[in-house]
Amino acid sequence: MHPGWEALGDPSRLAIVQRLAERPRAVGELADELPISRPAVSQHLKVLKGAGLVVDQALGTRRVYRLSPVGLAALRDQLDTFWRRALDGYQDVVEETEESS
Amino acid sequence: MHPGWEALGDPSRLAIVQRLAERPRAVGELADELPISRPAVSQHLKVLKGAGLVVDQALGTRRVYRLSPVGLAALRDQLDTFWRRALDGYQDVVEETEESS
DNA sequence: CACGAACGTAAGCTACGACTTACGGCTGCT
DNA sequence: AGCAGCCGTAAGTCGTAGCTTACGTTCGTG
Repeated sequence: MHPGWEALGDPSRLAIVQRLAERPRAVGELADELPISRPAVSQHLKVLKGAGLVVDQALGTRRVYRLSPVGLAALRDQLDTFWRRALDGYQDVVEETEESS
Repeated sequence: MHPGWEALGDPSRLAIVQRLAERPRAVGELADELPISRPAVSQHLKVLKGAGLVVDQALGTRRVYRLSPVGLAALRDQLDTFWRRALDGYQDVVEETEESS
Protein backbone atom coordinates (compact mmCIF):
# COMPACT_ATOMS: atom_id res chain seq x y z
CA MET A 1 0.00 0.00 0.00
CA HIS A 2 2.43 2.58 -1.16
CA PRO A 3 1.47 6.15 -1.81
CA GLY A 4 0.72 5.56 -5.44
CA TRP A 5 2.09 8.81 -6.80
CA GLU A 6 5.64 7.79 -6.06
CA ALA A 7 5.05 4.77 -8.26
CA LEU A 8 4.46 6.91 -11.34
CA GLY A 9 7.16 9.35 -10.34
CA ASP A 10 9.93 7.22 -11.72
CA PRO A 11 10.47 7.53 -15.51
CA SER A 12 11.07 3.80 -15.93
CA ARG A 13 7.86 2.91 -14.17
CA LEU A 14 5.94 5.44 -16.20
CA ALA A 15 7.38 3.88 -19.33
CA ILE A 16 6.23 0.48 -18.13
CA VAL A 17 2.72 1.77 -17.53
CA GLN A 18 2.64 3.26 -20.99
CA ARG A 19 3.60 -0.05 -22.55
CA LEU A 20 1.05 -1.91 -20.47
CA ALA A 21 -1.58 0.56 -21.60
CA GLU A 22 -1.15 -0.73 -25.14
CA ARG A 23 -1.39 -4.38 -24.25
CA PRO A 24 -0.52 -6.77 -21.39
CA ARG A 25 3.06 -7.94 -21.50
CA ALA A 26 5.40 -10.36 -19.81
CA VAL A 27 8.42 -9.24 -17.82
CA GLY A 28 10.88 -10.24 -20.50
CA GLU A 29 8.95 -8.35 -23.15
CA LEU A 30 9.14 -5.16 -21.16
CA ALA A 31 12.83 -5.64 -20.48
CA ASP A 32 13.52 -6.00 -24.19
CA GLU A 33 11.86 -2.70 -24.99
CA LEU A 34 13.36 -0.78 -22.10
CA PRO A 35 16.97 0.30 -21.57
CA ILE A 36 17.15 -1.47 -18.22
CA SER A 37 17.78 -5.06 -17.20
CA ARG A 38 15.09 -7.62 -16.51
CA PRO A 39 15.58 -7.67 -12.72
CA ALA A 40 15.16 -3.92 -12.72
CA VAL A 41 11.83 -4.36 -14.47
CA SER A 42 10.80 -6.91 -11.87
CA GLN A 43 11.56 -4.50 -9.06
CA HIS A 44 9.58 -1.76 -10.73
CA LEU A 45 6.66 -4.08 -11.28
CA LYS A 46 6.77 -4.96 -7.61
CA VAL A 47 6.38 -1.30 -6.73
CA LEU A 48 3.59 -0.82 -9.25
CA LYS A 49 1.83 -3.88 -7.91
CA GLY A 50 2.20 -2.64 -4.36
CA ALA A 51 0.60 0.61 -5.42
CA GLY A 52 -2.30 -1.29 -6.96
CA LEU A 53 -1.61 0.00 -10.44
CA VAL A 54 -0.91 -3.36 -12.06
CA VAL A 55 -1.99 -6.96 -11.59
CA ASP A 56 -0.06 -10.04 -12.56
CA GLN A 57 -1.13 -13.39 -13.88
CA ALA A 58 0.91 -16.56 -14.13
CA LEU A 59 0.74 -17.88 -17.66
CA GLY A 60 2.85 -20.94 -18.18
CA THR A 61 6.38 -20.06 -17.25
CA ARG A 62 5.78 -16.42 -17.88
CA ARG A 63 4.18 -13.71 -15.81
CA VAL A 64 1.86 -11.38 -17.67
CA TYR A 65 1.24 -7.96 -16.19
CA ARG A 66 -1.57 -5.60 -17.07
CA LEU A 67 -2.95 -2.35 -15.74
CA SER A 68 -5.41 -2.31 -12.87
CA PRO A 69 -8.42 -0.08 -13.60
CA VAL A 70 -9.25 0.47 -9.95
CA GLY A 71 -5.78 1.68 -9.01
CA LEU A 72 -5.65 4.06 -11.93
CA ALA A 73 -9.12 5.37 -11.22
CA ALA A 74 -8.11 6.24 -7.66
CA LEU A 75 -5.30 8.46 -8.83
CA ARG A 76 -7.38 9.95 -11.57
CA ASP A 77 -10.15 10.90 -9.18
CA GLN A 78 -7.74 12.55 -6.80
CA LEU A 79 -6.15 14.44 -9.66
CA ASP A 80 -9.57 15.40 -10.89
CA THR A 81 -10.36 16.81 -7.47
CA PHE A 82 -7.24 18.93 -7.58
CA TRP A 83 -8.25 20.18 -10.98
CA ARG A 84 -11.73 21.18 -9.86
CA ARG A 85 -10.43 22.93 -6.76
CA ALA A 86 -7.98 24.76 -8.97
CA LEU A 87 -10.80 26.12 -11.10
CA ASP A 88 -12.65 27.43 -8.07
CA GLY A 89 -10.00 29.84 -6.91
CA TYR A 90 -9.08 30.82 -10.39
CA GLN A 91 -10.95 34.07 -10.87
CA ASP A 92 -10.62 35.58 -7.43
CA VAL A 93 -7.00 36.42 -8.03
CA VAL A 94 -6.33 38.58 -5.04
CA GLU A 95 -8.66 38.24 -2.16
CA GLU A 96 -8.11 37.14 1.36
CA THR A 97 -4.57 36.20 2.19
CA GLU A 98 -4.18 37.51 5.69
CA GLU A 99 -4.33 35.45 8.81
CA SER A 100 -2.98 36.95 12.03
CA SER A 101 -4.11 40.32 13.32
CA MET B 1 7.25 21.53 -18.56
CA HIS B 2 9.62 18.71 -18.06
CA PRO B 3 8.49 15.63 -16.25
CA GLY B 4 5.10 16.30 -14.77
CA TRP B 5 4.78 13.02 -12.94
CA GLU B 6 8.07 13.34 -11.16
CA ALA B 7 6.76 16.57 -9.66
CA LEU B 8 3.96 14.78 -7.84
CA GLY B 9 6.17 11.84 -7.01
CA ASP B 10 7.70 13.52 -4.00
CA PRO B 11 5.59 13.38 -0.80
CA SER B 12 6.45 16.95 0.17
CA ARG B 13 5.37 18.28 -3.20
CA LEU B 14 2.17 16.27 -3.07
CA ALA B 15 1.49 17.75 0.34
CA ILE B 16 2.03 21.23 -1.08
CA VAL B 17 -0.41 20.54 -3.90
CA GLN B 18 -2.99 19.33 -1.42
CA ARG B 19 -2.68 22.51 0.61
CA LEU B 20 -2.88 24.66 -2.50
CA ALA B 21 -6.00 22.78 -3.51
CA GLU B 22 -7.74 24.20 -0.45
CA ARG B 23 -6.68 27.77 -1.06
CA PRO B 24 -3.77 29.77 -2.50
CA ARG B 25 -0.97 30.26 -0.03
CA ALA B 26 2.30 32.10 0.38
CA VAL B 27 5.62 30.33 0.76
CA GLY B 28 5.87 31.06 4.46
CA GLU B 29 2.39 29.74 5.09
CA LEU B 30 3.24 26.44 3.50
CA ALA B 31 6.50 26.19 5.40
CA ASP B 32 4.68 26.68 8.70
CA GLU B 33 2.34 23.78 8.01
CA LEU B 34 4.98 21.44 6.65
CA PRO B 35 7.79 19.69 8.50
CA ILE B 36 10.40 21.19 6.20
CA SER B 37 12.15 24.55 6.07
CA ARG B 38 11.08 27.50 3.98
CA PRO B 39 13.91 27.23 1.43
CA ALA B 40 12.93 23.60 0.91
CA VAL B 41 9.42 24.73 0.10
CA SER B 42 10.78 27.25 -2.38
CA GLN B 43 12.75 24.55 -4.16
CA HIS B 44 9.70 22.34 -4.37
CA LEU B 45 7.61 25.18 -5.70
CA LYS B 46 10.23 25.77 -8.35
CA VAL B 47 9.85 22.19 -9.52
CA LEU B 48 6.07 22.38 -9.46
CA LYS B 49 6.18 25.62 -11.40
CA GLY B 50 8.53 24.09 -13.94
CA ALA B 51 6.07 21.26 -14.37
CA GLY B 52 3.27 23.74 -14.96
CA LEU B 53 1.30 22.59 -11.96
CA VAL B 54 1.37 25.88 -10.06
CA VAL B 55 1.53 29.56 -10.86
CA ASP B 56 2.91 32.30 -8.68
CA GLN B 57 1.89 35.88 -8.15
CA ALA B 58 3.85 38.62 -6.45
CA LEU B 59 1.73 40.23 -3.77
CA GLY B 60 3.60 42.88 -1.84
CA THR B 61 6.61 41.27 -0.32
CA ARG B 62 5.04 37.87 -0.44
CA ARG B 63 4.58 35.35 -3.22
CA VAL B 64 1.25 33.62 -3.48
CA TYR B 65 1.13 30.27 -5.21
CA ARG B 66 -1.94 28.51 -6.51
CA LEU B 67 -2.69 25.49 -8.65
CA SER B 68 -2.69 25.70 -12.43
CA PRO B 69 -5.78 24.08 -13.96
CA VAL B 70 -4.13 23.44 -17.32
CA GLY B 71 -1.19 21.58 -15.88
CA LEU B 72 -3.40 19.41 -13.72
CA ALA B 73 -5.75 18.70 -16.61
CA ALA B 74 -2.87 17.42 -18.71
CA LEU B 75 -1.92 14.81 -16.15
CA ARG B 76 -5.52 13.91 -15.51
CA ASP B 77 -6.19 13.32 -19.20
CA GLN B 78 -3.17 11.09 -19.55
CA LEU B 79 -4.17 9.16 -16.48
CA ASP B 80 -7.69 8.90 -17.81
CA THR B 81 -6.30 7.43 -21.02
CA PHE B 82 -4.45 4.80 -19.06
CA TRP B 83 -7.62 3.99 -17.21
CA ARG B 84 -9.64 3.54 -20.40
CA ARG B 85 -7.00 1.39 -22.02
CA ALA B 86 -6.95 -0.71 -18.87
CA LEU B 87 -10.66 -1.37 -19.18
CA ASP B 88 -10.30 -2.57 -22.75
CA GLY B 89 -8.11 -5.53 -21.99
CA TYR B 90 -9.95 -6.33 -18.83
CA GLN B 91 -12.33 -9.07 -19.85
CA ASP B 92 -10.11 -10.98 -22.23
CA VAL B 93 -8.12 -12.37 -19.37
CA VAL B 94 -6.12 -14.79 -21.40
CA GLU B 95 -5.13 -13.38 -24.71
CA GLU B 96 -2.44 -15.63 -26.00
CA THR B 97 -2.16 -19.41 -25.72
CA GLU B 98 -5.88 -19.78 -25.17
CA GLU B 99 -6.39 -21.78 -28.32
CA SER B 100 -6.25 -25.31 -26.98
CA SER B 101 -7.74 -26.31 -23.68
C1' DC C 1 16.86 56.39 4.75
C1' DA C 2 17.38 52.50 7.48
C1' DC C 3 15.36 48.47 9.28
C1' DG C 4 12.73 44.29 9.04
C1' DA C 5 9.90 40.90 6.66
C1' DA C 6 9.43 37.59 2.89
C1' DC C 7 11.58 35.13 -0.63
C1' DG C 8 15.02 32.91 -4.00
C1' DT C 9 19.57 30.93 -4.67
C1' DA C 10 24.26 28.82 -3.59
C1' DA C 11 26.89 25.47 -1.32
C1' DG C 12 27.28 21.31 1.02
C1' DC C 13 25.98 17.11 3.27
C1' DT C 14 23.30 12.79 3.73
C1' DA C 15 20.20 9.24 2.72
C1' DC C 16 17.64 6.70 -0.39
C1' DG C 17 16.40 4.72 -4.61
C1' DA C 18 17.59 2.82 -9.13
C1' DC C 19 20.55 -0.28 -11.34
C1' DT C 20 23.61 -4.34 -12.01
C1' DT C 21 25.41 -9.07 -11.27
C1' DA C 22 24.69 -13.50 -9.06
C1' DC C 23 21.78 -16.97 -7.33
C1' DG C 24 17.74 -20.06 -6.51
C1' DG C 25 12.92 -21.56 -7.54
C1' DC C 26 9.20 -23.06 -10.96
C1' DT C 27 7.30 -24.57 -15.14
C1' DG C 28 7.07 -27.07 -19.34
C1' DC C 29 9.33 -29.59 -22.86
C1' DT C 30 11.78 -34.04 -24.87
C1' DA D 1 14.51 -37.27 -15.16
C1' DG D 2 17.04 -33.70 -16.95
C1' DC D 3 17.46 -29.49 -19.30
C1' DA D 4 16.29 -24.87 -20.67
C1' DG D 5 13.56 -20.73 -20.48
C1' DC D 6 11.38 -17.07 -17.21
C1' DC D 7 11.16 -14.97 -13.29
C1' DG D 8 11.80 -13.06 -8.29
C1' DT D 9 15.10 -11.93 -4.69
C1' DA D 10 19.77 -10.81 -2.33
C1' DA D 11 23.69 -8.20 -2.10
C1' DG D 12 26.28 -4.33 -3.32
C1' DT D 13 27.54 0.00 -5.85
C1' DC D 14 26.68 4.69 -7.32
C1' DG D 15 24.34 8.71 -8.63
C1' DT D 16 21.19 12.17 -7.31
C1' DA D 17 17.13 14.17 -5.12
C1' DG D 18 15.92 16.42 -0.88
C1' DC D 19 17.20 18.88 3.14
C1' DT D 20 19.63 22.49 5.89
C1' DT D 21 22.40 26.66 6.81
C1' DA D 22 24.07 30.95 5.00
C1' DC D 23 23.72 34.81 2.06
C1' DG D 24 21.88 38.38 -1.25
C1' DT D 25 17.73 40.80 -2.97
C1' DT D 26 13.40 43.11 -3.08
C1' DC D 27 9.54 45.51 -1.02
C1' DG D 28 7.09 47.83 2.50
C1' DT D 29 7.01 50.83 6.65
C1' DG D 30 8.76 53.91 10.61
